[in-house]
Amino acid sequence: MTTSEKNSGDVSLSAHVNFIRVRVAEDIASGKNAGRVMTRFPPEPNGYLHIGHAKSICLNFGLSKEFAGVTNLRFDDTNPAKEEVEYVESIMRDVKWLGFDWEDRLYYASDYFEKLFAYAVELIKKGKAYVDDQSAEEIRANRGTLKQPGTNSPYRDRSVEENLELFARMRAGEFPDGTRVLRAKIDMASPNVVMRDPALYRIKHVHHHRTGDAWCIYPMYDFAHCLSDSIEGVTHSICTLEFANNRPLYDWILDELGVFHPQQIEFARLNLTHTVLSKRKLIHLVNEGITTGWDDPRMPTLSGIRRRGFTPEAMRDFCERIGVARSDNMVEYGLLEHCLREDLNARAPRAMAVLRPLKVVIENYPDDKTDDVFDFPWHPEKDMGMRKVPFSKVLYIEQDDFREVPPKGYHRLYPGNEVRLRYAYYITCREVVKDADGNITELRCTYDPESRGGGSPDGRKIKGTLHWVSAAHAVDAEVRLYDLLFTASNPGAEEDFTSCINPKSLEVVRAKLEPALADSAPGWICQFERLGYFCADEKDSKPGAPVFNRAATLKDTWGKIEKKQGGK
RNA sequence: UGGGGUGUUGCCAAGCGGUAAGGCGACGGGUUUUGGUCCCGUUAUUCGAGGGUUCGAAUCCUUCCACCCCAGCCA
Repeated sequence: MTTSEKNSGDVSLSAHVNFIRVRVAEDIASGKNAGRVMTRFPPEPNGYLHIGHAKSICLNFGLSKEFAGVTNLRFDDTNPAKEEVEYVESIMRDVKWLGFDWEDRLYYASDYFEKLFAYAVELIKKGKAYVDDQSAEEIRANRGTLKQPGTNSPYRDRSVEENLELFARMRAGEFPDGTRVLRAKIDMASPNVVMRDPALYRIKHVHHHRTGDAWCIYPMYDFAHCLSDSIEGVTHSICTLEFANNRPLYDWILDELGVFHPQQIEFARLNLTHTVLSKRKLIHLVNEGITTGWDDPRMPTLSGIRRRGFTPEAMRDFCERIGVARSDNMVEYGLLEHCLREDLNARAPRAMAVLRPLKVVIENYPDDKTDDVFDFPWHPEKDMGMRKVPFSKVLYIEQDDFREVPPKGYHRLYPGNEVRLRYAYYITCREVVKDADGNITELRCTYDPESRGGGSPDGRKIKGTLHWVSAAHAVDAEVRLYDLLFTASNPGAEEDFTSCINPKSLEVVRAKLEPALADSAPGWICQFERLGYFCADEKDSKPGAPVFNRAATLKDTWGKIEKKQGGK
């Protein structure tokens, strides 16, 4: 076996290796949890899922799939002030869209409120938790600083009985918000501030989207999360790095209660260039009307990229390729685009659309000929059937495909040059027609009848191939050309992230489509040949009145060359 | 010396004492009825920096530097 053979055998495997998979594999090998693997995806229903969540979803569901385990979907709904059913619905929709199934394992932290309360009582009885009457301000002041220890609360040594009574009265609704809190009794001098008697329960007379008004005290994340994991029997509790500081508390609660102890493992969250992934910033984009909503195709939300035309396959591939590690990262948007192109190149039907039409009249083509209809394949390699594409005397081509004065290396249409209309005929530009202001209004061309189908008997080489649409048969459509939302690669690092909004993140054009596209179903994705991948807008596109969104352009080698030449 | 974490090519990322995988990107070439796709080749004498151990170090020790997270009754 040669080295290359050896390597190629390892490639797919090594590309997928990450420290979490290794750890889970080790746990299975050592017999931990009797070889059982259970992960969970635990979003708080307080916003829409974005690409960063996709990384976590793919990681958790991918792990259980790989190791014959299961993954739960659990809503971490412990703060009713921020949560809404609208979000739980969108989250379920997005996880499903990504291609994952939690089957019957849909849970809510709020399902456990009664159990959680009982655990808190148990902690109190063990002398490990107490009710603190200090105000939030006092508690903050007594927590100390990062370098100085905190000081004990004057209520820290209340009797178990008094704590029990007070905690019961908190639950009974006897106290207003903010007047008391249940705290873990750990160590006010801990170098880890998370461990300085963290709050476990707070009073919130707020309606909960699931439990209604049954509760007026709600558990904090640190108390609810570890116990929810434990109750469900989660074996590997995977979260992002910023929770590493909370792990000692996660472990402390579970150990004090002596319950099943899942292992928390942290990984670095995803950062993507040219976008923002913080909930606060995304909300700002929506609320300020910078984008049209959570599902604006420029948003990095899953609902946004779905509407843009991204596929779940591309998203999963992306999540696989970026890897999982603990170092801060900033993944280039180009990788995401690459994953989309790779998926769509293989699967998307092809069609012709002219974004910026330039009229072409074929002088030697019969005026009245209307039965010149081609059968073109929907895909050049895959058998996806055929579609009818009519040809006629007056056509549209892309304005960019004609130059009166061709730059060096240009092999599209220019006076005297012959090009191929894709799959149809060769045409030669004979004359340029302009209006009074000197704007080009139409091109007079001739065609070679012998070249029907896009080839010629003499086998002469034609360098340029253009897409085209018959004017008489063209379907008018709105096409939205999306580009990066931000010009800066790391907008989050700017003083004001909205200062680098890309003014050209959206350009709307009136395009001419080939007739087969007239009744495109909303959500349908295809390649407009030579231009990019486009998706019929799921909200605004209607059969007969299509609206397309550009998901991504095709790679544009000529554009790059031209740019280097200093051209436009 | 608050505590926790991380530093491998432009961007991700393997590697875990035996002499720097892979992907994206970039660059060059071939094929091509999408200047797309595909194919081929090039792209880290070096692993944050210095010192040490060793026949041998990205991997071990040590000092230093840089960056990220933590002082919500948010998650």
